[in-house]
Amino acid sequence: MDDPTPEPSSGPSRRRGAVLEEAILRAAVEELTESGYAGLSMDRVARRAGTNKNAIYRRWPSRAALGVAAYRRLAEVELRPPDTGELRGDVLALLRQINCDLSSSRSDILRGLLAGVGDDPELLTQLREQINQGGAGVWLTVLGRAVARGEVRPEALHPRVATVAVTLLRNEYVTQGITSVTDGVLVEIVDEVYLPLVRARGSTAG
Amino acid sequence: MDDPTPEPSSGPSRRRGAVLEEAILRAAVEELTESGYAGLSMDRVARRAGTNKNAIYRRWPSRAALGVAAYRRLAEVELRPPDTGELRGDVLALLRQINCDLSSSRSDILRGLLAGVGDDPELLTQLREQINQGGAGVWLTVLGRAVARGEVRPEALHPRVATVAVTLLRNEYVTQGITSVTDGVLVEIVDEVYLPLVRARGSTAG
DNA sequence: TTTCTTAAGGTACTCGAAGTACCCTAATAG
DNA sequence: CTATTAGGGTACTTCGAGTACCTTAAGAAA
Repeated sequence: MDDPTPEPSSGPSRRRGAVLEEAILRAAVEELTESGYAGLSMDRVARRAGTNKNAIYRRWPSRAALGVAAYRRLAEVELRPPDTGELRGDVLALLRQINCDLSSSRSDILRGLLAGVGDDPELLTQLREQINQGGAGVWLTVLGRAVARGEVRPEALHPRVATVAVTLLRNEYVTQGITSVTDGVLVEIVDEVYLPLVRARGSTAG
Repeated sequence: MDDPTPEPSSGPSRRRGAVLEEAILRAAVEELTESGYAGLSMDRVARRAGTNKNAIYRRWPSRAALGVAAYRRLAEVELRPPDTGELRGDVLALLRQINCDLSSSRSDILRGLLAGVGDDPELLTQLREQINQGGAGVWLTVLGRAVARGEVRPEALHPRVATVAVTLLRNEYVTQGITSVTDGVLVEIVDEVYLPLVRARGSTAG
């Protein structure tokens, strides 16, 4: 209750450098997942890490900076492009993977951070990178294979087109909240928007 | 500097009810536009309105509630569907209108609010309504006319399809920030995504 | 006009959290 | 073995949200 995880009977062993940094970051990640960014207090993180605020401020200049660092650690997810042999399967697989990822209350944390970061351009950039989830790369890969199979028109191999599906999914979280993003929504995004878009042939007339 | 706008020499005239409420809300809107949600302090709003915190708390239960109320006042924009006789013109006109609206630092305020609202479902709902900008209605109107002209396949008359353009625009603000949303981006959204999507014919094959 | 009720003004408070200062002490480099 | 570095402890300042309480004006009713 009072003793998070210090060395119990080793006397006054004192962590330094990378070890302590790790402990702080882990504590911050835990606080972030439990209480969100609003509940991320420097004192609590310090206590949880078995240290004090000084050690934190020696590494991160502000609460926002610590928050972003912790979030990046928290959101480290590798997005491997699936290969089901068919575009629809690939896209759905990717969307489900990302949706799973977004549902875990991480979107709340992200919302909090986006605001808390305020006008710090450095932190804002770091966060935007996280939001992009690996960028267009994965989508272009999947789409490229579909083009090779003749499933998709070649002009669809364009970052803005390729990422439309995940963009719509992200939008659901912003405008509707977590509750409404069921698997049915994913299917709808794929069947009503994404597939018609990338398959669209002809009618380039203005 | 010290005297926002009280009656100067009318003696102790004291505003009440709706008049005072208006004054507070106006002050809050001003603070919000000048300093964003982060800088919206109850004391400052009170001073600016020429009153004190009590009068505010008697009307709104929290800073977040006041912030949302002020934002709603700030974001009251009527979105009339244009009618240029051609879908591309209509869509671009709408996007430009909305973009104009979003650029004005309102997106920063909104970011702040979305976080500040925290877990209050009531306030969150109010904000989401604002984000939706009149919902799919305007888009369905514009698209409906295009369907009537034979420009667009009838199945595109679907909320999720109809609003794709504004969704992508919104996404730009989240992932890239204000700087990158030039008119070229709007054109790209329309020509690379929206028009191909709503025109797409055939290829409903699985 | 007088009185009563309601709501505004003024002020001072508590509480929590960010960020800072300072001194003491353990770890490690030389 | 000593000097330097960095962590530990703690107390502090500052700021803002939200609350309490009393005084006083506005407006309605008698």
